[in-house]
Amino acid sequence: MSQSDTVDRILDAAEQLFAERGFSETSLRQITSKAKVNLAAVNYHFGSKNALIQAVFARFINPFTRILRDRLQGVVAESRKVELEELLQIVTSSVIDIPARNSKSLSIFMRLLGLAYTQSQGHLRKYLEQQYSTEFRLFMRLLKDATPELNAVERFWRIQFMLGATAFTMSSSEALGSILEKELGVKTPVIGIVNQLVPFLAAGINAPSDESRHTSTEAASAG
Amino acid sequence: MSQSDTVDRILDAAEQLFAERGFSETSLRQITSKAKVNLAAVNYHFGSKNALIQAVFARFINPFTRILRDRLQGVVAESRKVELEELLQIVTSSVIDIPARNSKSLSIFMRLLGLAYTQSQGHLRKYLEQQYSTEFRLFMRLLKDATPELNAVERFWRIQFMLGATAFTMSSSEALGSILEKELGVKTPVIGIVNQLVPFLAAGINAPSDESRHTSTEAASAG
DNA sequence: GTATGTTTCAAACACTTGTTTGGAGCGGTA
DNA sequence: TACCGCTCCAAACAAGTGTTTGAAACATAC
Repeated sequence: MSQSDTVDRILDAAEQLFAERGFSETSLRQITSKAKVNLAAVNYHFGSKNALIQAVFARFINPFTRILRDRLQGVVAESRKVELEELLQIVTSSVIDIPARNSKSLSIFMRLLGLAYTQSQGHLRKYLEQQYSTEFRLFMRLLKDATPELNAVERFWRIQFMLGATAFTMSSSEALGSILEKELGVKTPVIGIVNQLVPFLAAGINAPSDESRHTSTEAASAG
Repeated sequence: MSQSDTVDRILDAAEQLFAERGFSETSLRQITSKAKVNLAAVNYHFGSKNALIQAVFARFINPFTRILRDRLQGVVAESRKVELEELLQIVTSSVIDIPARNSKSLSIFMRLLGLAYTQSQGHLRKYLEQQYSTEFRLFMRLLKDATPELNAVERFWRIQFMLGATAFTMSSSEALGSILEKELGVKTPVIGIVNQLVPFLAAGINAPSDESRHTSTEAASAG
């Protein structure tokens, strides 16, 4: 118990500092002093800084992927066509339903996910890919079924655009939120951002491509 | 001339390394050794590493903003309504029309822009904001006119989604492009990515919001 | 009690970081 | 020739990095 106490304190401090400054900008001394543990504790319990980064991710990605996998397999079991918006809703609701450790959990999760993509960090990308390839492939399969009118190249790029909009927004959601609040006096909770994101992404992915606009004019709607 | 030779060599090496690994992950020793100049040259000519980062940006953002400002003011002078897609086309064409120093200029430009947003780097964000606030405001005004059906909050977030999709995709366009080539055997030049991006963004920004879907059913199309 | 395995801790390690220093080399001016 | 401003360069600087060490403290078992 005293071990897991130290371990958890390190993980708590690390995930918070990583979310604030990024990985390479956060030193082990900053982490251990925030966690009020000895410097050597990180290497003792985790082995290395990189392993700590991965452990921080594993702690909240594991619950997420469990939820996501269950729900995706759920709709697969129903063997009916899954619309794009429903698919996106499944992903976002899975994020939202992650058991929260505290009030900031959600935004920290989002921010770290964004950093994972942008700051990468080779070792982390590899770790995430091989760790969660099953869920990723399943999602991709459903996404392909939900967008039959896209050819493979278009779909590839639009997925990247989607990931980009999500990762980027979430990686700076806190900063952006405070800008918005200062500018317009409105506060948007993380869930609110997500709810704005889904229709944007759905419309973008279903957008008519340059060629299809010549052949069809009515397929512009998302529904 | 011998001065600007050293200065340019540093800028060339720096922008390339920054684009490859990011700012804090690139050391001055890596830069100066690639540029084949003395380590102290950076601090002598630029003052500090942060100043070097800003100089790298200034070198290609200045031409870009000149082009963009001219074209935006051009459509303003015509005093007609500017559609969203035209506005996006102006921005992307301005990027493409930046005088290129070499074949990689465009992707390096994109990648650095992406890093500027995601790795930020406070000092750089401040620098860019105060340096190019005029063009940014002008673009925002036109964007507002082009999307009268959006309320301020929606518009704010959709702009972030747009920036995110762009910055993220472009910041890893090279890596993504090689993945696509390996997977599907298709090569997408940077211009091709941009052309895919515009309809995606336009559709996303013009997407029906959650509330408008209750009150209206025909406004779903992007046109 | 002693022995055992685990966890903590201060200190040091080897290394990299951005920046500064003081002298050298250069071209031009008086 | 002497002086000047500019540029270069090897070397050092102070501070920070992740990691390792070896002894201390602790808990648990015998």
